[in-house]
Amino acid sequence: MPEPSEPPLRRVERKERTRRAILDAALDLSDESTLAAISLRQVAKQVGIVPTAFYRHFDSIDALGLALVDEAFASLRTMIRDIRRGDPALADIVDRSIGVLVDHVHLQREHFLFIARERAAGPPGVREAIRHQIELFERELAADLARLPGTDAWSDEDLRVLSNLIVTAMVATAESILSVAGRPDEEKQIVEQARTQLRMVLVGALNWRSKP
Amino acid sequence: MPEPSEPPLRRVERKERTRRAILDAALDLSDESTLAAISLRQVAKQVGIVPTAFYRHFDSIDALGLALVDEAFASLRTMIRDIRRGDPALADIVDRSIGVLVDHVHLQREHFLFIARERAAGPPGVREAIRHQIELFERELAADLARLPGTDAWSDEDLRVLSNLIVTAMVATAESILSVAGRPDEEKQIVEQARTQLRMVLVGALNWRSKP
DNA sequence: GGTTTCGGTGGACAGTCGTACACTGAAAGT
DNA sequence: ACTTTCAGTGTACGACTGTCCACCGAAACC
Repeated sequence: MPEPSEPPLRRVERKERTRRAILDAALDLSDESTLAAISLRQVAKQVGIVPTAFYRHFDSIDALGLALVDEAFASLRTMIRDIRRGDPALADIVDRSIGVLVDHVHLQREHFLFIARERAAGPPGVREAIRHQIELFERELAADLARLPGTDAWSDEDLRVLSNLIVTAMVATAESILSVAGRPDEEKQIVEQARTQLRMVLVGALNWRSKP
Repeated sequence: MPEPSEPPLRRVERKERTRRAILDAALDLSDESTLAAISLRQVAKQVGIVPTAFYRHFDSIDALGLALVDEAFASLRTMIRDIRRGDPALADIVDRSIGVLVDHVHLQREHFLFIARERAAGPPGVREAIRHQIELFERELAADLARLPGTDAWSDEDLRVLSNLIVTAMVATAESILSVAGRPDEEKQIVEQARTQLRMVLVGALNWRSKP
């Protein structure tokens, strides 16, 4: 049986392969503790390269962190694309959105963990990048909400405020799910709470009237 | 002029004084980066003691972290005591609660920063301690809400879910305020958003009916 | 007043840290 | 075929890490 892909790896491919290994190693190591607490040498050892070889790929651990932020949010974007797909006015929009969130938390567990940690404790540049990305999510959500029936009388400001509240609640839900990893009954409870919260917020929204 | 308090400091007092200095130094050092990323020697240097003297007060940096959690939440408890004081059914309950929160974030800035960071990125024991304390807050808030008019028909479960949502939003508000330190106009905007969010949630609550 | 307690000292240790430097060898470019 | 590029190597450095140990001196105790 012939190997399907054994052409002897071009140089750029080898480099990309090592770069991936570094990203994975950093993600793995920062799983316990923080990016700010892991050393270049630990990463290099885990990858199987000599410490100085690290610099062929990143200027510093901080730069590595920014690359991980990009990667993590790229996968998050596929998530909201999944949520957007389908009838936006569907009645079960709450259940479906939270379902997608839960699925992605499991599928991209390490990315969510990384963002949750570094959002609060990462290097300043990393924190700022994450904050910016979350703000983008809020803006997109506000635009989506504006297309929903019943929000005609809402001010832009109130749409943003509501989006911020929803995103905050969803981030907290993701963090809770991660913190009970491996205890499915507790997770079920958290998911059910998230559904109820989202419904409460939407009930509040439907009865809300923006100030003029 | 006679010095008011210069009796030559008893031993226990000296020890307590050093202990405080260690806690303050740790709080100060973890301001940039994390508890997990600071070293025993850094703390000792900042306090002005020799590294090994640290062990006279704490077994490890983690133990220090737990002490800081206790301290930070002790000051938070004075905050909710302030909020509770006064007519619980007052119409401006939202404005007053958020006002107290904002005041305390400024007064206890370092404690809030510490909790925000270590909640997500601290040593496991520290994370667990913080999570537990926040859960206690949720329980207390649920009890307070139960005494409010209009919640008679609410199930205990829904009260807890609502409390969780409110606490989550308030934690996020505190974090936002901390992240814009020194820019009063942005802070004003965040505070105004928090007020609106809390009102939205309460509108949702007043129109909510628990399932039987 | 003699003894005990104990917060703090100072030196030494085996590791780990980031980074500088000169290098190798194979792929890429010509 | 000859040269250049460059991911990865190996050594070496001074600085910093947690912790062990014997020691001090003044407050606390009896």
